[in-house]
Amino acid sequence: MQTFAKNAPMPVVRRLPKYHKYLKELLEEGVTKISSKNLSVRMGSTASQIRQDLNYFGGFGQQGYGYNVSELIVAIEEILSIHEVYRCIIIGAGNLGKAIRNYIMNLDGNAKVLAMFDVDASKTQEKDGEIPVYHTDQLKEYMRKREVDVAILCVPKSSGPQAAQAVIDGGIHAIWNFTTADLSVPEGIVVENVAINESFYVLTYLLSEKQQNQT
Amino acid sequence: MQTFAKNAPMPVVRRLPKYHKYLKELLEEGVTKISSKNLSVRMGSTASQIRQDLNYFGGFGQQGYGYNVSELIVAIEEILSIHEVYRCIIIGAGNLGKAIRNYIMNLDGNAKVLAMFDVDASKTQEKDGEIPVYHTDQLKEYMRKREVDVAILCVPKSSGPQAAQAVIDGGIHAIWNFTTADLSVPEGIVVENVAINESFYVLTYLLSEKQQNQT
DNA sequence: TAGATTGTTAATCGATTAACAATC
DNA sequence: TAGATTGTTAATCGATTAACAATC
Repeated sequence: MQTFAKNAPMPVVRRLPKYHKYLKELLEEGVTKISSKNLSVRMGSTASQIRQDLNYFGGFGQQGYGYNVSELIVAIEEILSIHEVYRCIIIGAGNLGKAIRNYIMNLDGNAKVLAMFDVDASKTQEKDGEIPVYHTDQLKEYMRKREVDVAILCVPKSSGPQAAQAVIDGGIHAIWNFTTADLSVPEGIVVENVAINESFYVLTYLLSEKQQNQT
Repeated sequence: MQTFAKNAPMPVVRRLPKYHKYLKELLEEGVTKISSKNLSVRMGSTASQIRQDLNYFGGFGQQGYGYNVSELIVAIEEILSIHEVYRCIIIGAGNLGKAIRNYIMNLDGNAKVLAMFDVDASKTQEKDGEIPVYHTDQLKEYMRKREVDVAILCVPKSSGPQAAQAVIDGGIHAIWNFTTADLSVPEGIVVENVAINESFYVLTYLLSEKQQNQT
């Protein structure tokens, strides 16, 4: 079984999904091979970085030829583990929770939302699409019965840490955190933060910087 | 008028909101002063980095004492331009659009959602909270009449570039992009991407890496 | 074979950390 | 004053870019 070079730098890992995306576009356009140079032009990066990045994981190209688009897609999907199906639950069935649920259901199917949980009992009434919404009280029991890989936190800021603790107690493997809370989790649990608020402040910073430059 | 050091490195800028957040927490706890050392312990960073970061923008501390919490908060809010009110429109009134609308309305009021737009005429019927939802056809006219700072793109992938073009034509200053599309915009327009899909692939990568390490 | 382009090593650049003189 | 802690310069570390031999 193939083992990937462990501990590739995170900046490299975070670029892989972008490579994947551009390669899929190329595939749709019917392009079968691409050189690091041409890909770099399309992506606005450097050929050197692309080659360097890919070689953390293996030699996927061929000298004098370039990269076979569909093969490289498969390779990246394997690295990112896109082919596996991850069982998810969403904590918080408000607009954000629903948005993420829809989003995931449109993802190529490598994530499956098993259930949603909410403290608001009224939300548990509506059978939301196909996905059942349970009261948070039932979370513990639910996680005892079913294997869950990823908990997606879509609760308000104040409930963040408490929701995290609940899924950790339930034996979760990974948390996709959409709250503004900084979660402290035990060793071995994967946390990926989507810090929407921070993103907005960066935007306002850039806006004000731009306005200053114009004056 | 004070001018900030231009072109602070983006890694530094992206850390500022986190400083802000932790300082606000300290303020709530009644802490009035903090040293870079103590703050670094709380945040899991280094004292050196904190001092280095802040000094891109000015000397906000005092030797032998540390930083005055509330003064530093004000300083960071000024740097990030958090005190200003930004007029936003949301393109796409689905769950994600609504989630972002709610989110912004809970933000300390430095952003104001003026209106939402959607191609689905049925969505324009519901008067959503206080925020009106218009048909996308009316966007051009709307932007002629009102000054808008930020367009928030919450449309499906395929409509991304087209929605971006519409707000660019309308004279937008900044785009907060929640679509997976890579937008190419003219010089001078600020774009901040929230790449949710990339974030999920990073999570699955980390999960699979973890599983391999356990074997 | 000649041309193209990779994989990989070496050079550069930028960001983080360490150290310490300045000073409250 | 003595102790603490900043602001800032210097040292280190890591990531990106450049270069080129290997090879398809």
